[in-house]
Amino acid sequence: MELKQNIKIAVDAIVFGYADNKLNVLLIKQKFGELKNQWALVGGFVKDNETLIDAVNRELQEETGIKVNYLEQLFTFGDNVNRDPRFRVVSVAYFALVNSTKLVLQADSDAEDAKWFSINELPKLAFDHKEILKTAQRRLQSKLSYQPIGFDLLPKEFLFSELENLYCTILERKIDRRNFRKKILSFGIVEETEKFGNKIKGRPAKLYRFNKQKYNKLVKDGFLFEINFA
Amino acid sequence: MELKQNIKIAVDAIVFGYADNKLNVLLIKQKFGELKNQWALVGGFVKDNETLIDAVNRELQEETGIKVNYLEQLFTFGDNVNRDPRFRVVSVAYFALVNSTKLVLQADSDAEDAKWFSINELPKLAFDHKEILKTAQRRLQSKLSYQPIGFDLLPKEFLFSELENLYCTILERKIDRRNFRKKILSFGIVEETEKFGNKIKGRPAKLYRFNKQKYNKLVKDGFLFEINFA
DNA sequence: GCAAAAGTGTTAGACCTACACCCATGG
DNA sequence: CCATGGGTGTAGGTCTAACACTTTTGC
Repeated sequence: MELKQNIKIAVDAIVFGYADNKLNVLLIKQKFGELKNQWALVGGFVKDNETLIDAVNRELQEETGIKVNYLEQLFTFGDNVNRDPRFRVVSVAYFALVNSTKLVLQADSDAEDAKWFSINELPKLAFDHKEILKTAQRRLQSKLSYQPIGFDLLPKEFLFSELENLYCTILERKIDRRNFRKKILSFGIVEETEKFGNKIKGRPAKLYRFNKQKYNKLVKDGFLFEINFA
Repeated sequence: MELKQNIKIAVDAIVFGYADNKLNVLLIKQKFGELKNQWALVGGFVKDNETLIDAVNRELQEETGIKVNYLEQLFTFGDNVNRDPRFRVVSVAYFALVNSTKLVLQADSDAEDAKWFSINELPKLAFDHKEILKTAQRRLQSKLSYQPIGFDLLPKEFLFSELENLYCTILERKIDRRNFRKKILSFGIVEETEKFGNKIKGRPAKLYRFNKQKYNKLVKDGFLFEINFA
């Protein structure tokens, strides 16, 4: 069976960050090609001897120097045959979360610039990256309700109000503060620390920590994380 | 940017069927290649001007002549660089459901033979197809609880006991008959017909029908299908 | 003492779970 | 009349949803 196939495989990463009550996405400005100066998702072509995951991590490293907290395969975009004007590309998109948008971004060799954009103030994007981003946002919204991935968007120690705001912001709706806290604490996977956050106004707030070990142990015994509010 | 990439893209389909209280998978026996006579998932290489979905449908047509009820992208397997002994292949796996395993299978040009196998009595599979199948089975199990995909495995009109058995079989646990029926009927998306199934023993059982239009309408208003039993 | 955000309980209703008997038919 | 599978209701407990005031701090 002779096989003449001329399709290229790329990976793209949708990197979400959370800061100042906003959900942000990491984009890079392209340095080369017809699409020079357009904003795009982090990504690039897969090397012959490289796994898909390795390719994503390499691109993240090369283009932004960032280290993500959570990474999972999102979807493979390959139904638009003319997606890339240069040649046919099938792109395996990955979904990533990092804690704190404040980390230093280093625009490295392949990207002219790397920057965080609020999900509500996106620039024009290259290729079909807008569609990919929408898919990622929906995945984030749905996963937030049944997996403890919100913690991957926060620093190790966080205020309860930050967690609460994160849920409100990403799910785009209001949540009852008391019920939310009760539910989260009832799981026993979020622990109070001795420390306090440095807020300027109002009563000082305790810092909390997500206990991942405990979560994993509970999961083995059939525990299901679930947050659903009216 | 010169690009020398030598990776091929394939699609594979995991086709589930349900008959005689058993969950079945459609496999084909390979006609050519080093893996001749091994059983494998339906699948093949993507053509240059063909979308991924079109490629899956074409392979399904060519290899089995089957028409599926439900088709969605499952996962892209590309982290095992030596997956296929011939050359590096990245495979986009699709997840498909058909109603009634009794439909006629025609082993066509590319496959020596196409056959249904019970998920519990699988032969040795080619490549990493066993792993793909496991992933598909987990997806089926989890989707069954929050999307009405069980109906895609049944004929248009079905007995309540068939639906019930389908859930028990796929989820591999017992379900309370009364609670199950109550829950399903409470959604208002399954309707009683005037007809009766032709059972041999016992009291005649009414046939029911899934009303997809109604389901879609309800979903727009925020309805969530969910079946969770202890 | 006032503004700002943190922290905290209760109650009514909805939903889930567990459970067993009668019904309609064919042989 | 008996064997077989179909069809049905209720009560107790659990979980959810709705709701507002007090506390601690900085200014």
